[in-house]
Amino acid sequence: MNYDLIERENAVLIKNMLDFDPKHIFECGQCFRWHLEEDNSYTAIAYGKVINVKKDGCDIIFSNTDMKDFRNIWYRYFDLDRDYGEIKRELSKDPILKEAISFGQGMRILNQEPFETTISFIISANNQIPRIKKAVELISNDLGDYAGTWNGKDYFGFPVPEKLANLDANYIKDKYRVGFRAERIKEVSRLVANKEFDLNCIYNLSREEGKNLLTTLPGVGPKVSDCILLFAFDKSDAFPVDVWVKRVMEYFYLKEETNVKHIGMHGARIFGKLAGFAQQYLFYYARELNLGKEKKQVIGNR
DNA sequence: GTCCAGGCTTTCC
DNA sequence: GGAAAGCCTGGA
Repeated sequence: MNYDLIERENAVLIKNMLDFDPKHIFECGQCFRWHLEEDNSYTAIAYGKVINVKKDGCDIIFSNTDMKDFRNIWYRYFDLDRDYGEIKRELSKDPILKEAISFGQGMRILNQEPFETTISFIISANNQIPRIKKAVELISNDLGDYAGTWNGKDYFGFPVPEKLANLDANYIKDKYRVGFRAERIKEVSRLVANKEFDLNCIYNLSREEGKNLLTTLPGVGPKVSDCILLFAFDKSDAFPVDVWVKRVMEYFYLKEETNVKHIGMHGARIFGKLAGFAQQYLFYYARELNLGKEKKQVIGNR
C-alpha cells in the first residue's frame, strides 16, 4: 500500500488516509489498552512503546513516535499493508454487511502481541469490557516495565509470562480482580514461560491447526481461540462467535435461535477468507444497534 | 461420540 | 438483581 507519510517532530502523519477511524478500530472489542483522551485521540502501549493516535480531518496523526518505529512496529500493528477498501467492496455484495460496514467503515484488525492477547481474552470469558480493561491495566501496572507517560498518565507494558507464572493464584485473583480466571492465567503463563507451549509457532499454522493447539490451554475454548488467532496471529478466516455475533447472525441470517457451533460454521461458509473482517463489522454493528434480547423475540415473526 | 445445564468471580447497568 | 467478547465438568 502507498501512503503519503510525513515526519514531524515526535510524530508521523498520514495524509488523506482512507479506512482508518480510531473509534472504529479501538472500540470494536479487539483490544483493551487504548485509552480515550479528551480530544478524542487514543493512547496505548504496545511493543514497549507508548503511542497516541488522532484523526485530524482526512489525516491521521501518530504522536510520540518517529519514522523508524512507525515502519518497524506500527505499520504492521495497524495492518497498514492490507487494502480494506477491497475487503469492504467484496463484503458489501452482501446487503446486511453493506449496512454493517456503513457503521464501522474505518475499522481495521490490529496485529497484537501474542501473550498479552492470549491472557486478555482468557480474562474476557463471561466478563464485561470495562472490567477486562481494568484487569489488564492492573496486571501491567503491577508487573510490567514502565514505557512512558502521555498526557499525565503512565504506561506500563504487559509483563513477560514468568512474572505471572511466579505468582500465587489467589494473589492474581484478589489483586487483579479476575475471579475464577486466575488459575487459568497462572497455568497458561507457566506453560509459556517453561516453553512447554510455544505461542510463536502459531504464526506458521492454519486457523484450524492453531485452534486445535490453542484450545489445549486452560481457559481457551472455541471463542477465545478464534479471538487470539484473529487479533494476534493474522488468521483472518477466524470467526469468533460471542453473544453479540450470535444475536446478529440469528437475527439477520439464520432467522432462528441456534447454537454457537452452528453459527460458526455458517459464518465460515458464507464469508470464507474474509470471515474475521465480517465478524468485526457485525460485532460493531450489533453493539451500535444494541441488538439485545428484545430484538431476538422478533426472529420468529419474520 | 455430541449436546447442554449448572457453576464460576466480580462488577456494571 | 440480572447479565456480562465463555470455559469446564459431568450427566443424558
